[in-house]
Amino acid sequence: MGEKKIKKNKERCTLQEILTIIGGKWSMSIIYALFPGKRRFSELERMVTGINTRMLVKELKNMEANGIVVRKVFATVPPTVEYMLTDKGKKLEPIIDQLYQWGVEYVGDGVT
Amino acid sequence: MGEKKIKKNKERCTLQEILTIIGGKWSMSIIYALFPGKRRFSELERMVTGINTRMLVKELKNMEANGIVVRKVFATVPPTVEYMLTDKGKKLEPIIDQLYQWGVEYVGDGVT
DNA sequence: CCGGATCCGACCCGATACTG
DNA sequence: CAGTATCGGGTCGGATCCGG
Repeated sequence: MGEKKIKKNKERCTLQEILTIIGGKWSMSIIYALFPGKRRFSELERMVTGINTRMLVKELKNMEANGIVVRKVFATVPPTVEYMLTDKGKKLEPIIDQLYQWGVEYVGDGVT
Repeated sequence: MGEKKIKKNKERCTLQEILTIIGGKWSMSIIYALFPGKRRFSELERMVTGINTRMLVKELKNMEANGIVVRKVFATVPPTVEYMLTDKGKKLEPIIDQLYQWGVEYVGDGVT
């Protein structure tokens, strides 16, 4: 379990690899919801409109594995879990923001 | 054929919609290959490593429908087709570039 | 040279029900 | 509250053959 592929060559990185990390249907929306700060699981479930439990869990796990979010568990009587972005994840903020701005500017209309 | 849904409300634009446009496996790589200027079909097929004909055609059509690229046909004896980015498509350059830089910086390693 | 058409497997994603 | 388990459909993407 503590075994992960350790690759130290940073040179081989394709756009496709990046998209497998944050190109999913929900990834960016979740990251977006985490920009202001930490969120609980149920908060995210409410904020990311249309997502269901399974997908949220799956995406969060994936992001954790990719070092984009951190998961923090509190041993309270009703279980509490918080998620927040890592530095790596926070660096995506300007990018996602610009992407969103691009979309707002041109949506469904390409001929002026 | 000249009938498309005309939506004039620019306010409803989600990240998911944007990703359906440029979130495919090959979209960004193709756009990336088109940054320097216009390219012929076979050029793209060579530049975008791993793609096959069907996918390239499909993506290019999609991008054309979304106003990201323009298709120019020359009635030469061996058929010639050129593709180039529209202004809308060119605006993606800084975004894709930053995304790529992000990927280069952290690839497969999230714990510093 | 450029692309259409078809077949087909793989994976993504959604709904629901259940557990600690 | 925060997940896990299972089922099933729909879409994505790859190989290959065919046509202008």
